[in-house]
Amino acid sequence: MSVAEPGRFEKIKVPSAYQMVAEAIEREIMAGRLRPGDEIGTEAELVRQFGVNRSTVREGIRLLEQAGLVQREAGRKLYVCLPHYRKLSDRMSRALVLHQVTFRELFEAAVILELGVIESAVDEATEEDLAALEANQAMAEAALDDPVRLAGLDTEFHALLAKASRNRVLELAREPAALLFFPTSELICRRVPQGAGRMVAAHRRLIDAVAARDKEEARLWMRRHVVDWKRGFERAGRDIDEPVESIFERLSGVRQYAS
Amino acid sequence: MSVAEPGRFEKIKVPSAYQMVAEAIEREIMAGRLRPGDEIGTEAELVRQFGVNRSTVREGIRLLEQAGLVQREAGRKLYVCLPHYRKLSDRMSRALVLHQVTFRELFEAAVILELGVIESAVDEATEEDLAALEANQAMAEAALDDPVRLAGLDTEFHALLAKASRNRVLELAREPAALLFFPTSELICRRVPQGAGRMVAAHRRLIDAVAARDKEEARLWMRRHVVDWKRGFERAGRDIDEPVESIFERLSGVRQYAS
DNA sequence: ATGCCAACCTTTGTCGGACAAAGGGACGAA
DNA sequence: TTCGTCCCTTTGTCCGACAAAGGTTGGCAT
Repeated sequence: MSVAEPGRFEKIKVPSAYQMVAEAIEREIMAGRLRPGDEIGTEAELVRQFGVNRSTVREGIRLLEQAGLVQREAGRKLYVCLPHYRKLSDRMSRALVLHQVTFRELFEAAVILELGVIESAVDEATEEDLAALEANQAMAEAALDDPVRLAGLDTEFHALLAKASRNRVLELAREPAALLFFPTSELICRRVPQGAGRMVAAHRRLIDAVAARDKEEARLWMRRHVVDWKRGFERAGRDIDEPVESIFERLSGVRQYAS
Repeated sequence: MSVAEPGRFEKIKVPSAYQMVAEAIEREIMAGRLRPGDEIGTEAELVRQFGVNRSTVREGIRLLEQAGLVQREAGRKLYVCLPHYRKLSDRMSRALVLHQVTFRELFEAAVILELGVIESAVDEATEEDLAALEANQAMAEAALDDPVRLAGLDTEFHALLAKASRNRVLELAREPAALLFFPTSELICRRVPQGAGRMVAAHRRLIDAVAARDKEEARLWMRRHVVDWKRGFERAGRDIDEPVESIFERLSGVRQYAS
């Protein structure tokens, strides 16, 4: 059988009933006729409307559930919801791991994305954003000898910056890489003595630069901060060209708390 | 009922059987014990192993199917597969639409992401990449008066560039925005007389710059190219601060061909 | 009348079984 | 060898059923 025969015709696909159920509901949502927060009917109701069996309806609902388009209130009513970034980013991160991307790819993408973020953040950050960053910084300074907590705070720091950029496209674009990238600072803080101090110092400069609306200073320190990660990573004895799978075991543990 | 009571304990959640089935299989995949291409057993086999009903197994499989972790060969055997970027990006794009991101967010993210892409592409592009870009360019030059086709080729052009960057993290990060951003060039080509010509001309310069490994030139023309989109968009009478939902109706049509 | 409790009803999650359709393999005929 | 046919397996769908948990309602005590 030819897997990808370059022929005249596209491969024909017959959608099954449960897929059509899911697609029908999805269309309603995407077209705005079902809005986030609206209830979708009970299963019995959907059975009546679609004229298929409940099992079929349920399989369709599972697709939407995994897509993050619908949610159940504690085993109860089914209603439409906005797919949450975190869940989507999670999936993306997993895909990156499965595709065996290297830390080098992660690093180079982080340089680009975080520089973009900081630039927007300098323009757009509000007082609330700065307050949140300061709170994060205070906690980090109090946790200099706790690599696990520090890595979590580092991840959060950059997520807060992304939020401060007021650009949700950028925020979403950076998140999958960030979920794999920043948690590795745990490793660095653990293995490189001055790692934690350098990290917190860089964060301090970044907050100050954002507060002062100084774009050049912000770019400078963000670049230093990310490049510092690379040096720390190598000094911790890791090869930047290795795939990220190894880190993932711990991440999956972390993720369980988050979900 | 307190929806988000800030208490001592996390909300307890009892995973249902079908979720546990999905998670069990997902763990096998993420841990590498099931590799892409491997077959998962038949439903009957999973029923035996998990000790649950077939309906339950099937609902679990639907979750994995939607996550892109497993696939069915034309209604037949179930096997593990690498989640395809396109499908994930699709979901992300949908989420962006539902969150009503604006064209401005899209535009600003595109500047950052495409500049990052072109920079890596200049360093990393192979002869094959350049050949693919040239082929795209040839088709575009032959379709100057076909906005729909031209928009598709524009989208593909930038996807090829992203591939040429040899950075899959970056490639994945830019795709969701790209799927919403570049198809709008159809609108521009249709409403702005010189739009198509300027687009193709910019692509020409970009290919040449990549071939010449001239990073400055490449950055220059990419910036012009994206800023040109903005001018065209405004000249076509659209407001850059409007949310992207409107464009999505057509996109969902396009997407059906691609999937 | 008001507040509380118990008996209902509804809905989901799970189970068991059933059958048509389609893929795949074995087997025999040309 | 090649081809068609029959049979087995597997999936997609359907039907019916039941326990558990949330919600509702009506009655009862105050």
